[in-house]
Amino acid sequence: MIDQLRQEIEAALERLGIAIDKPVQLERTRDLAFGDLGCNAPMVYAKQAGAKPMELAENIRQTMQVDTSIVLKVSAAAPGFLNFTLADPFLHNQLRAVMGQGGNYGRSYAGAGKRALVEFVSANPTGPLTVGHGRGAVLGDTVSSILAWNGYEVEREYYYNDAGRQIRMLGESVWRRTLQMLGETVPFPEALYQGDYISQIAESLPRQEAAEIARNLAGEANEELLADRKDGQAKLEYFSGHAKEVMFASISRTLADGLGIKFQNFVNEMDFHGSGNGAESKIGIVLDDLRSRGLIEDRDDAIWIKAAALDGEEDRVLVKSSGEPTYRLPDIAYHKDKIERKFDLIVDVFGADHSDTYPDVLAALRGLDLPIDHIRVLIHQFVSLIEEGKKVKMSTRKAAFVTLDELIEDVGADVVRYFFLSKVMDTPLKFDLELARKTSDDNPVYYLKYAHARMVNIIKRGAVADLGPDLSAADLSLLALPEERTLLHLIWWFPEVVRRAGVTLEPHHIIVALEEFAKVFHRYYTVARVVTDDTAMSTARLVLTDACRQTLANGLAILGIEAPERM
RNA sequence: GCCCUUGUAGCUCAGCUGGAUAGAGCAUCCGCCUCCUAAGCGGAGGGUCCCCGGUUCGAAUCCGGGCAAGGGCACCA
Repeated sequence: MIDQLRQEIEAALERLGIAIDKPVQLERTRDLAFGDLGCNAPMVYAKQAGAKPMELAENIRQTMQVDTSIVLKVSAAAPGFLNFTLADPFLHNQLRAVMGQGGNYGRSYAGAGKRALVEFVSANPTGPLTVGHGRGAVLGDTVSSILAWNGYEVEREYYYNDAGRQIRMLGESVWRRTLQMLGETVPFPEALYQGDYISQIAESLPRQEAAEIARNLAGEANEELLADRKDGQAKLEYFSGHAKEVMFASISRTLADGLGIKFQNFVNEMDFHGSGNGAESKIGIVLDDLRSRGLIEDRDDAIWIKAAALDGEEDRVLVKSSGEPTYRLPDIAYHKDKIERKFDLIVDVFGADHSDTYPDVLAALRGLDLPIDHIRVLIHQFVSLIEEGKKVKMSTRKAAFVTLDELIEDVGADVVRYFFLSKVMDTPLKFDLELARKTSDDNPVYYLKYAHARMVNIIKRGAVADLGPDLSAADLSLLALPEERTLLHLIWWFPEVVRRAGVTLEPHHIIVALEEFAKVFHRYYTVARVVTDDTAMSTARLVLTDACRQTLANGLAILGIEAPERM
């Protein structure tokens, strides 16, 4: 409908002899008193038209052919807006749409027939998920959900590093703890993972077997790390393999049980290394391809990518002099693989610590002549926990961090999701623990939840009086209060909120919209009584209330936040 | 030193890609339950949109230059 109106404005401009060089914008007005939609085209095109904005607005108004069943009124307003007031019967039809579509109201088809891949979390299985990972997890999941609501077929994907030094270090940590548990006195260097979870993994190993294998290696347990030796990989395999599995299961549990996040795909970095060390591996293919394009340089026994030639960045090492690839090479191979899987949209959700690495990967892909225009990289800033007005200190190495599990346990999944989603991802998030813990009106997530519970309660009250949101019996023209008009407007606008979020991939817009929605409803509640002796009025208002409930519930569903029946 | 992100009310943040009188929540102050849940509502005070230039009908928004904060600049991931 908005598109139709836009086209009609453009048609009117053309009839006035004006060439359209930038798309006409239609936005919600600042104030509903102006109308439901405003357009700044008269100001944008005034110069071209050789007229004052207000004159052009008036000319467009007279030239336009509007469908009066949709648009009741078109008006020109200073300094040069063209405002549109929607016809009540059209808005009433939106109520019918909500009631008819139910849990699907708000879906758009912008992405129909298209496939999207969203990669997020992708934390390595070397420790429990932290609060910082949580932000990426909730963002990625909700972006996926937004895309699904826009018609995309979405795959959520988790990529993790299950090779390399970090995993060997994990294995070495478990091995040394195992020896310590057996009563051996062995050093535990600072560089290793210090957390209690390492001991727990050690304890979860089959006792006899682990003891035997650990003791066989006991002679190697000095200050020099086995993980850094050529034979380290093979010797630590028993411990690192087990630890990796335990950690990965734990991470999956946190995401699925804690936050309700389910992935379709788990991709291992190992898959790109291949079994052999020859060119048949995926990273080997990438390396050969880059080399044949002259993008590779051998220097100091290492293999470098000439990033400087690609995007002006510094050259980077792809394969260390030890023969081991850096993370960049498998990353390039992984992204190449994603592209080859033919998605229409590829989204990467990364923490700020990756903000400097993805340009290299994209540059390499471009160097390989792969299409990258459909890749969207979403970078989110870090999370700091605030308690008693101060930052909670976190250090990963010393394991002095708050895990995501602990946070969810502390404040609940809905609060975690809400807090992570309510701010733009570009800004560092201060997570106020005391505020999050409150189950009172101070906590903004309850504002939304309470609005939903309140709507449900009203409908229940109606049922007691034998009244319901009966669309066929309702005379919707009775909905004449300003608050009712605003609610109709917001219900009508909701699909547009979803559609726009699908373009910007910014979940917080949905929260902002729902908060406005809840606010208007709460106010409505205080100015008007829904269930009264007036059967006709009650029925009309119950329809409105139920449509509000459905719209709010759908918004919360996108965010993955529960819409409670009562509180 | 270089790159990325950010700077809006006392605090935490929106501001719909350049428009209408810059908005919420919290905090402070004043009000509202004989009536569908007061986890709610109304009102008041509170602003150099970091600073200086530029672009134009018009800038919190775009550009340049400063200042400040966070993150990143490994043969770590």
